[in-house]
Amino acid sequence: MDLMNDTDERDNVPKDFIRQIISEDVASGKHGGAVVTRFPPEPNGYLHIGHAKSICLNFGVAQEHGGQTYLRFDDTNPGKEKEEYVTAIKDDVRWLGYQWGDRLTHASDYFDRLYEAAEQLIQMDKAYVDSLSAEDIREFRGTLTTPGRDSPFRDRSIEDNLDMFRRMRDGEFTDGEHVLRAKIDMASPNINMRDPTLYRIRHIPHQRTGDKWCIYPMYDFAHGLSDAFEGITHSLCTLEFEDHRPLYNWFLEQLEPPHRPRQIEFSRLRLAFAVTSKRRLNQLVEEGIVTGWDDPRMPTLAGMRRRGYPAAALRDFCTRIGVTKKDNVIEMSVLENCVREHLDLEAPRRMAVLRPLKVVLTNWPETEVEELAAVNHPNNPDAGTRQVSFGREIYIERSDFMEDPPKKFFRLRPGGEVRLRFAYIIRCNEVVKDDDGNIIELRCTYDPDTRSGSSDRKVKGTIHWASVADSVTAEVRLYDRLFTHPEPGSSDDFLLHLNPLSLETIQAMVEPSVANMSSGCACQFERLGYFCADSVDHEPGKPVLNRIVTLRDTWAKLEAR
RNA sequence: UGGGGUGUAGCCAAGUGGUAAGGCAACGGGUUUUGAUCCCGUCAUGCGCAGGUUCGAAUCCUGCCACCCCAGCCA
Repeated sequence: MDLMNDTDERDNVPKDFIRQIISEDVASGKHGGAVVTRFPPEPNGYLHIGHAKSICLNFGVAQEHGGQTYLRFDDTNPGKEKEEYVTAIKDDVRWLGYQWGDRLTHASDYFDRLYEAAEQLIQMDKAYVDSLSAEDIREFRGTLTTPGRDSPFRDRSIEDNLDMFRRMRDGEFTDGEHVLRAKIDMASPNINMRDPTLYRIRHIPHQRTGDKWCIYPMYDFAHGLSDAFEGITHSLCTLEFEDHRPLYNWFLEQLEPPHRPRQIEFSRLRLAFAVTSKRRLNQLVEEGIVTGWDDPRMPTLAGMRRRGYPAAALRDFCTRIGVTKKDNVIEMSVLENCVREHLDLEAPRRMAVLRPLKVVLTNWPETEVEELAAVNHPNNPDAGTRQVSFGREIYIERSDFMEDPPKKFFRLRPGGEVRLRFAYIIRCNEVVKDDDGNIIELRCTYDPDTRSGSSDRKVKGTIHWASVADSVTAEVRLYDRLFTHPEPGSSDDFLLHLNPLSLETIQAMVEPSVANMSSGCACQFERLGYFCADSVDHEPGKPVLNRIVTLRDTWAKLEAR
């Protein structure tokens, strides 16, 4: 459930340099004051946290000016792209909270127009068919420090070029035999301007256009023109395209389309210790190391959704990290703080015992059961209350009892007292062990005068519990962190360096009401952290839960000192 | 050694000539029937470095240094 008010969200966005440029453009009446942006993923994988930044920026900035945003699939390279990814990407963008309305497009929608534009360039003697091999083209391109050389095919006549290009289109040649290149400047210090390739031959059916085409446009040629066709005013992309901007503008200058979009670059998001390379993510899926792109350990949006991260938390994260041109590595704690903050506000509280230790209340009548009122949220009365059954036998967390505790342990110990959340203060009188010396049961007494809400008596610790008679067994998967590698930036051989998979499945005792949690819905188990019902393998009455964010484990920190 | 970018705290990030916002992290304290939440406090005589201009510089000038991106018929 997303309770975030979009208007409030919009008002709190800081003015980054892109928003400043756009505000100025709007104020000066450029583009008639319109703001039209686009989010242009290539459908060759699932969206990850890095894409969220671009989505929030593009959709956010348009929203702020009453503008519009296109969701455009950059599908100019058939063979690498799949419809499965298109569907997944749409789901993710929608889930993040953005709407593209009828502005769902594909670069392939423009193949005809792009082809026309290419012929136009040929007519203008600004493009030519090159018959050099790929290796020779690389050779002729020169290096970073030495200029390139003109291809021997650079001076083909316009007629020959037109003829050759049409024959390329008509399938007369094999892959790689020829390419169409722009005629710019082989000596340019900017390598992107050294006669970049516009079209290559690929006898591969396209996922949308089938076998209509066997030549496909390159990114640089397709992208700026697609932007122009759609009336994009601000084309926001990442820093590595900065060198491409002169080329982006060159196409617009030559072809003079009615709209002149402006490309603005910003730095991509890097999340410390998170794998975001599509190649790497794909490898994890392909090799079966994770169950899929939406595995909760994956840093994909689908994975985060399954972990129970609220979409509003991700949007908040994206505005908190800002938009600049500086290389950056965002610490995981920023994301986790966003998630915790949003979850804390709205996640209902429930009790659960992950590793049960039985407690028998020796002074509680054998068959008596008491219904206790438990608030669903400690800071929000509107969340209401629920009933939990309390009886003679309960489970507590194993880690909430220590036979020989250190000084500042203020949970249960032999002879010590602790409050059971929503119930009574109990005292531990006896520790029962098996033949091997393992603690298997605690025998305690409760203080009848200390029922929750009816007593002022204070004890140091409050622990959660589950009734033996009235709890449900749940399968709980503990995922503590996103799938990571040890050093930010070191992506090579990461499979070898990978941290141990933080996945553990245990049987836990939970309140019966947890069984009714709908998948994707998060709750907080008192003192244990936030959990979410998994969207897969989920059967009502038999909950499967992911642990999504742990609370700060203060006890562990104290212990470490 | 070509071209394009970027340097403000551990990590982000405002600041646009008037004396370094904010968030995360960390640390200290208070409230608390979740060791959660919440609240309060501490945390850059300093803005990559060195000079210069100015009454005054993170902001302007000069020189240097460091890091990132580019030689796909990928995007």
